[in-house]
Amino acid sequence: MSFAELGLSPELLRAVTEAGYTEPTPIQAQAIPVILAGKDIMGGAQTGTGKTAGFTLPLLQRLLPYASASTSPAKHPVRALIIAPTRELAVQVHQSVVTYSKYVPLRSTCIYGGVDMKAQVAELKRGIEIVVATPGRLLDHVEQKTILLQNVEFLILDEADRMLDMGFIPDIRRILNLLPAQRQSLLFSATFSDEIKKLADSMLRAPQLIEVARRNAVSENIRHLVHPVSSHVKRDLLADLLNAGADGLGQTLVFVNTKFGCARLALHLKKEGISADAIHGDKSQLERSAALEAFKSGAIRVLVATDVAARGLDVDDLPYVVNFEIPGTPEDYVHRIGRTGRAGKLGAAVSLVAPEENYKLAAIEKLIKFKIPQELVTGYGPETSVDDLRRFRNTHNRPKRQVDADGFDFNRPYASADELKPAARPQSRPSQSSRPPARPAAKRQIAADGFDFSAPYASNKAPEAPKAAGETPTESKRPRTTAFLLGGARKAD
DNA sequence: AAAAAAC
Repeated sequence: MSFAELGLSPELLRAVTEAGYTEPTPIQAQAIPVILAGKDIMGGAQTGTGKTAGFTLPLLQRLLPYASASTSPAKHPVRALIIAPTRELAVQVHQSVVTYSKYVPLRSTCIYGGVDMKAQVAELKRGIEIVVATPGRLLDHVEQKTILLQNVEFLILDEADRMLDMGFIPDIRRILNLLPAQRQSLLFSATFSDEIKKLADSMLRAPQLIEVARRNAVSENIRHLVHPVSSHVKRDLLADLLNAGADGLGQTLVFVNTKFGCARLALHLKKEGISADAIHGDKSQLERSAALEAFKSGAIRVLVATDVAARGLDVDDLPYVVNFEIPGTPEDYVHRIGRTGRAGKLGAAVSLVAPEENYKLAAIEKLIKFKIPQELVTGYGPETSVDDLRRFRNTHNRPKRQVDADGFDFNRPYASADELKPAARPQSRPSQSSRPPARPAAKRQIAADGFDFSAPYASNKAPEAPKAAGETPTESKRPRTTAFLLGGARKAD
């Protein structure tokens, strides 16, 4: 299957080729013909599957027949409206539109809040066929009469479940009321709750359901790991993992649950000498854009983020996502870690789990339908206090990762992404009673890619039943940082 | 529970 076979025009194919793509992804192969046929779509796809190009390309193709090279603004009414839940996402979708519309006479712009309206008004005055927008600012323009939606032929709602969460539905309904009934509508959502279905019913006509992966499925290219750690020493553990050089984490997106915690953690990491910045909704749009750009370009290694960055954001080949705090809903876990392991690349999702967060971890494992392997990092444990850590640091040098006595090579790279797949569904956690008291080296099964799924958890207690306070945490005899997740193929900067 | 989104 090639893009040409999907019936895209030469101008679009040229842009696709220049962007470096040859074959459509499964969702693209499924969605593009349906959209070209003029049907409404209710689409579900796991993150990083090429969904954006999957609707951008056929949208451009559908707009082409009446595209006008005229410079008269009157010849360029708004014909397509794409709505996204965050400003950064809107910018990203717009970049995709710009990329693929390079050789066709269609104009596009992106409108969102937090920035001056004047430039957006001037853009809209030029005459723009494709508008990518966040809901609030779009309605602002509607009220100012700087945008007319009466000629809209195509409506696309991206990350619709996110819009539900964020209480956008009244805004969305207002926007829907401004659009012609005669139009093609596409709705994309990672989850299909009853509420989403209700929205879909009112917005779509005889929609075709396109679902590429199991609902709430996580990419098989992502390695998951949990470090049980007390909340008191989490930030030290994170700094250690980030500072471990080639043994530690490389470019990393760190998620926290609050805006305040986000700013505070970024500041702490900077004090530890780590190039980091924060992105959250209380920052100015200028700061948000600057932080994201710096992270995408590699100018900074670590971006600490709230869930503003949890969905849809595409950082090219991002190797690591860390959950510094466990998100309140298990769906958010799926979205957060979906920032890595995209476009066929490998990624690792590392979660720092305090005992009081174990119930959230359990909910996540129930949703993703497998248990996440756990590793205790030497010196850190679910009951470790700041004093414990200080004592530990006074008596130990940070241990270096190395090949184990029994031949476990932490640095061995994966032979291929395929090798990862059977291993991506780890064995269930051994029960407390059957857990051996010590590490049973003889019984260990080491995957071809060097990942040991049969290793017991480093803690002597089940994560659900943390140790009594004051007990010294059990040290893993196999201290290691998390670079092994990516087989040493990745290097810290 | 917090996050996001308009001024």
